[in-house]
Amino acid sequence: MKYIEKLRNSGLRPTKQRLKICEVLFNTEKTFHFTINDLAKIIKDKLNNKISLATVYNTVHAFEKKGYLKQIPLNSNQTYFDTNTSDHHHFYDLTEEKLIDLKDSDVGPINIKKKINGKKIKSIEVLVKLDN
Amino acid sequence: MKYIEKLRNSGLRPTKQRLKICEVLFNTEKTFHFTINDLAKIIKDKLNNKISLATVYNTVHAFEKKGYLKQIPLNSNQTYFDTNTSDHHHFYDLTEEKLIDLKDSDVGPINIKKKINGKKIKSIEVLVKLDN
DNA sequence: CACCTTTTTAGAATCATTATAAAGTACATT
DNA sequence: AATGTACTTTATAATGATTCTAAAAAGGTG
Ligand SMILES: [Mn+2]
Ligand SMILES: [Mn+2]
Ligand SMILES: [Zn+2]
Ligand SMILES: [Zn+2]
Repeated sequence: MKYIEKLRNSGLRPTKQRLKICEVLFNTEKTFHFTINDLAKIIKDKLNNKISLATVYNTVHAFEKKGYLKQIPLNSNQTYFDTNTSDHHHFYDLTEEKLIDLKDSDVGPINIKKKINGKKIKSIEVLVKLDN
Repeated sequence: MKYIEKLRNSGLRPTKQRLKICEVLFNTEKTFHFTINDLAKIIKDKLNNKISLATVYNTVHAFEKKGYLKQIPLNSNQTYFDTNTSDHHHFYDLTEEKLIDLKDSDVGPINIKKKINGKKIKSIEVLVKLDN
């Protein structure tokens, strides 16, 4: 498995559960946006695999802490995660409740002119909401 | 009271509770960013007034539906509201956990080049995270 | 006032998330 | 390979923000 190395290098033991979750999250070249519920449902329904919900939470948070996942700010009662951990922009389709990555070139450079004393810019992200 | 009219015109009865909340939220020219908890605490501690938490929730949601408040997407366990209901950009100070409005001129025009078939752009908002 | 509708309220219910602690597993060492 | 230890999984309970409920209170109209 290609994820065993990755986990070991992060100081995470490559357990069956973590490897399964890696496959779901990272075995695709395209960005994956999900909630814990989405992920748990995929594991249960599509993979017919049983991983306890606590482990799904634990694993997602461990991966987030290691920098393999990031949270996306959205108005939802559930937290959204993203396998694309770089600073990047999104379309949010309000009808489908789906996130879509934008390339920097889809948005163009953003130049923040205002400065706050003693504060540094850590990230700049655009959220474009879509309607029908 | 200047808010009695505003509420009546929106089809909302101007109750003591709603008028008090209007004063907290709208009696200032500058934008107010808050959570339900922030608002309830101000009413209780600073105004020595007792409004039930259910009423604070009801009122904030009523005002949101009438277009006097909007939600701000942030990664928090609590929902953030904003008295500035126009499309606008924010600094988010990660240390202070405070939102700051940006003027359009602080950011400059944003031109989204990508289009999705059958979808219209409803809003474009930038979130700039700040560090120390 | 009498009437009807809307609103407030305390408390219960819901639901995502986090905490707990016991059983299981990875893995370094012998 | 067996042992020891730290890490991980798991079922379950706890937490906490938000929503629901239904009864009492208040607004508005004639
Ligand atoms: Mn979802
Ligand atoms: Mn707050
Ligand atoms: Zn993304
Ligand atoms: Zn704002």
